[in-house]
This record gives sequence, structure tokens and C-alpha cells, in this order.
Amino acid sequence: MTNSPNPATPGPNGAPPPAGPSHFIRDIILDDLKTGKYGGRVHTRFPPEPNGYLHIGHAKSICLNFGLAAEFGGKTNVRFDDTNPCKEETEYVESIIDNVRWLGLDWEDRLFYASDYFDQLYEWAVQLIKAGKAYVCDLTADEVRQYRGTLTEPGKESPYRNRSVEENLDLFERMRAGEFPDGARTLRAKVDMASANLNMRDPVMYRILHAEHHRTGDKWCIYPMYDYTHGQSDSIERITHSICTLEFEDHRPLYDWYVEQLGIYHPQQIEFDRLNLTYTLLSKRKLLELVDGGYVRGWDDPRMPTLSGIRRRGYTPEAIRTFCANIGVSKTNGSTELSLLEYYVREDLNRRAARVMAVLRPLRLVVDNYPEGLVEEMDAVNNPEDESAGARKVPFSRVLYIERDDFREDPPKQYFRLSPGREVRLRYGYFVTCSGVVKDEKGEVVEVHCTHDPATRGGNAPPDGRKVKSTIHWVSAAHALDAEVRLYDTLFLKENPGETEEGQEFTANLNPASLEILANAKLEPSLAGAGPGSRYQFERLGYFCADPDSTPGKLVFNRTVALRDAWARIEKREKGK
RNA sequence: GGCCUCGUAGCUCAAUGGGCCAGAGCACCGGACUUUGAAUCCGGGGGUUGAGGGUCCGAAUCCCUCCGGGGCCA
Repeated sequence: MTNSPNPATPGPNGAPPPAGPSHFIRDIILDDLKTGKYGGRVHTRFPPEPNGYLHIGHAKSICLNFGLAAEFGGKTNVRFDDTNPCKEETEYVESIIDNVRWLGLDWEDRLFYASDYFDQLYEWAVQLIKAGKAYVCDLTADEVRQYRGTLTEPGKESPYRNRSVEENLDLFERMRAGEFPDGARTLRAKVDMASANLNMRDPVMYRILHAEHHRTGDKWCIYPMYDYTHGQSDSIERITHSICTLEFEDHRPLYDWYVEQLGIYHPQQIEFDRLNLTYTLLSKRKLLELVDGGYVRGWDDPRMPTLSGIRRRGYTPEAIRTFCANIGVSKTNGSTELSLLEYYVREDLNRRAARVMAVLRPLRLVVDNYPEGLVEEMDAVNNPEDESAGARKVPFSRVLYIERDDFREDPPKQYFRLSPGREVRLRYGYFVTCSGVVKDEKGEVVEVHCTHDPATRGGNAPPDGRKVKSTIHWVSAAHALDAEVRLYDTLFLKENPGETEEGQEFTANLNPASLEILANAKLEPSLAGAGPGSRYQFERLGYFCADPDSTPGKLVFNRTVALRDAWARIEKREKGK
């Protein structure tokens, strides 16, 4: 119950998510458990609308709901809120199921659809009509809006508000039978047109929509509204704590009203703050715009904050769960820094990703005093954080590739890497001293020459105790695998991408350099069998994940996240001066 | 202008029914270590708890006023 740091050691998929710091919702549950409010039960639900892809913000909700239930030995249902037949597609249903499963959370046999309850909801509507709590209204959508009043003025009662129960029953039945066109009538709850809460001004319960539903087909031509559906669905499923985001606070009185008027089991709605992430947009509408507008390659573009996107990018479910468990749950509207997410991704990948050498921007390095034709198999540790990961052999030869960034003809002050006359260590290779460069006609360095010290084989310090200030990675030219590497930066330039100048679209904030493709990367040969989804640390560079585009003939890697880079920071600071 | 809601370090959160110099994590800075300028370890800077007033021996916690943020006609 303190906010002690989370140990961040999530188990395999299916294991309860990490607990993290406590928060007000857990306190409420603890309290309910103490008073026996729900007989000691904890039953939550995750209710996605199948009209878009899940994103990292949903992950927070998913982890909260499943995490709380798991913590108290309870259950969590998944329930699709499919009350709008027009916007829903099975493609979305499938992706959502796939994403929640990937996150490692298990709803067992409790996968439901609000549309499963259409019959019951209809009966309840009839019950409310009979109780004089609902009426059929002939006002058009526009008129309903006008009658509703404004934020400061009360609304006017509909002229149809006081129809007899018999007439209401008859009209509602005929609505259902399809006698009226779309929008001709609605069923409204008789609450209070003078309420300060607009949601209580006789909200619409049913509207006429002659549309095919993805599950119920053409059985219905009237569909229940969200507010009329949600609480009762929770009630049917015997949910104890119905956790949702802040924008539903104003809906809670209506949620309560329906279940109270119906006299049915009453779950408790609790609102928390949705996740906001810097440099990231988490709006279904805007994400759809990015996809439809061709600004990204699709819902699973690795720059997208969708679960499909960050999965393809190489983020692990464990890292996301740990992140979600530790970001806190409250009622403040804030924005979490992207660096926090990246921290948890690095933390997880550091423990599990095998190390490997890869050169992104190759520069030829010739070891002049190394025998031509000789190949030595050098020992390399797979993961210093995990002894059980073992070791591998990496071929060393006379001509190598090193990173362009690791050589400077004219090194700045704090630059420790290779430069003329300087000695560095080739990781697991040898100490080498730069003896000269070859330039092309434009004066650009195209090849670096050096000599090695045979006494430093394996990269070990020589007997004379000589030290070197830098260790760089390399790949043997003759053995290198070609690969394409995709580097990603934030999709947006602004911390808050939704913030735009007058008359501009949010797309004006897009980062034109969010994707950089390096077509000419060189990888050590052990990567030959890397299948899509496999994750590695490219030493000194970052964590990378083989993309689904990758084939044995053409490897493609995504940079999940770069390693922390002290030199990059120094360089940036110097430039800023 | 109505209603709901929030306001503690740069960010996200803690501080049992008011009580030790308001604590963490991330970020930032510095040092140690180092065959990844990574990881790890140690240390540091940072808060008149939105502001003002009040109650009290004592308030981030209680009261009043004000200021500011967010949400609200599926």
C-alpha cells in the first residue's frame, strides 16, 4: 500500500500482472471487501467498442481491470459494446481479441457482446414504459436537440412526454416491427428536463436504425443507446466494479438511474484518468485518419501507438504490463512521458534480449597486418545479464565493417572512438590502432586502415596493461548478412500532437523523419535464422525486432528503442552551445 | 455564465481517522565500475503541497474565498 517501486518481474503470459503502487480504486475495492458489499466478489470487465484498434491507452484499462481482479481472486469479462450496427466490423473484433490475448490476459470463457442482451434490454424497456418511466417521442433529432436546452438553460419537455402507457407500448412495439423509417421516433427515458446534467434530460434509449448488425443480422431495426446498454450489461454479468474513464462521470447518474428504476443488481461505476502519452496521439478518430490518409503504413505500423503497432515494433507484453502497473491511477488529467514507457521496455529487453553485433551504416576497416584469408572464430557472450543464454562464435577476418559513427578523422574533445593514431578495442576481436584512411574524389572517407595487436586476441587487455578508452562493434565483411533496418522516431514533433496552430490539422505536427530506412546494414552471421518477431540487442545501438516483412533472403529489423546514449547527449549539448 | 471533476518536484504518483527535516519511480546532473559511452552501484540538484485567509500546540490533509486545468447534448 505504499508506492514502493514495482519489482518488475512479470511472469510468463497468463501470470498475474504486477501490482504496482496502490490507488483509490484499489482502496474502494479493499473497502468493499471489508464491508462485504458484494459478498467478497471482485468482478470487472473490459468493454471495447469494436470500431477501432486497441492502443496503449486501452492497455492501461485492460491491465487495471484484469490486474485488480487477479489480485483479489476475481474475474474479468471481455464485452464488446456493439450497440451501433453501422460502425462495427468483425475485423476490429478479431484484432481486439488478438491484442488482449497477446498482452497475456485471460478472460477464460467470458467473452460477451452487448448484443447478446438485446432481448433482455427490450423487455426492460417495456418494463420502464409500463412504469411510466419511458415514452415514445416523435421529435426529430434536430428537435430533440432544441428541446434539450443548453448548458445554462433547462430544456423543454417533449410534447409526447405524457402519452399513455398503452400508446407507448403500441408505438414501441411498432418501432420494433419496422413500421417507421430511421429517425422517425425514439424511445426516451422520462427523467428530468430541467436537470443540470444534460444526460438526465430525457435521454434517448432506443433509436430506429434499419441496419444489419454484425451479430444479430436483421433481427432488429431499433438499437439501444450506449447509456441504456452499459449499466444493464454490467448488471447482467454481475460486475462489481465497473471501471471506466473520466468522461463518463456525467453519465454515472444515468447509469445509476436505469438500474435503480429497473430494480436490478447494481454494480458500481468508478472513473479514472485515461492515459495520455507525450508525442503520441491516442484518439481513435485521429489514428484512423493516419491510417486512411496514408500517413502510416497501417494500423500495425511500428510508429503507431496501437497494440498491433508497438508489438510489431518489438515492445513486449511484459514491459507494457509493468508500465501500466506503475503509471498510477487517479483522476488528474496529465500526460505521462514517453521516456517512462521506454524505460520499462529497455528494462525488460535488457534481461532477455540476446546480444549481437550489427553495423547500421557500414564503413570498411582493413586490418593491414592481419593475414589475408585467415578467419578466426571469436567467442562472444550472448547475454551478460543471463548466463544461461550461453555463448556463440563470431568470425573475424582482415576486412571488417564498423559503424561510420565510430570513426572520426578529426575527433571532438570527448570522442573516444577510432581516429587516426588512436587505439580502440574491437569487441571480442583485437585492439586495433588506426593507421590511415582512404578517401574518394569528394574527400569522403571510404575506408579506414589499422593494425592489430595479436596479444589482445579476443579483445583481452595486453600483458603490458595498456588500456583503451573505447570498445566498438564490427562485422566481418566476408561473412556479413545484408539487412534492412528501420529506425523510428516519434510520429509527432510536438509533445502534445493535438495542439495545433489556428487553422491547422494535427497532421501538421507529424515528424517527417519518423522513419529512416537503412537499406545497407550488415549483421553478424548468427542472425541468419532470425524469424519475424525475434528480438535482439544490437550492441551499443539498441533493441531490434525482426519485422514480419523479413525473409531468410532479406532480413528486415525494426529498432524497438535505442540504448541510452551518453555520447549522443554530450554531442547534443556541445552543439547547443 | 450551469453541472461534474482535478490541482503535491520537469513527468507520473505516495504521504494510516491532521503530528518526525513532504517521499518514490522516471527524467536530469555527478562519481564508481566496465571487453556495450549500455547495464549495475553510489551520490546530487530540485517542492512557500495552485494562491490567500482561517481553525489548531501543529495542516498537503479541516473551513472559507479566489485562481487555474479537464470533461459534459452517442
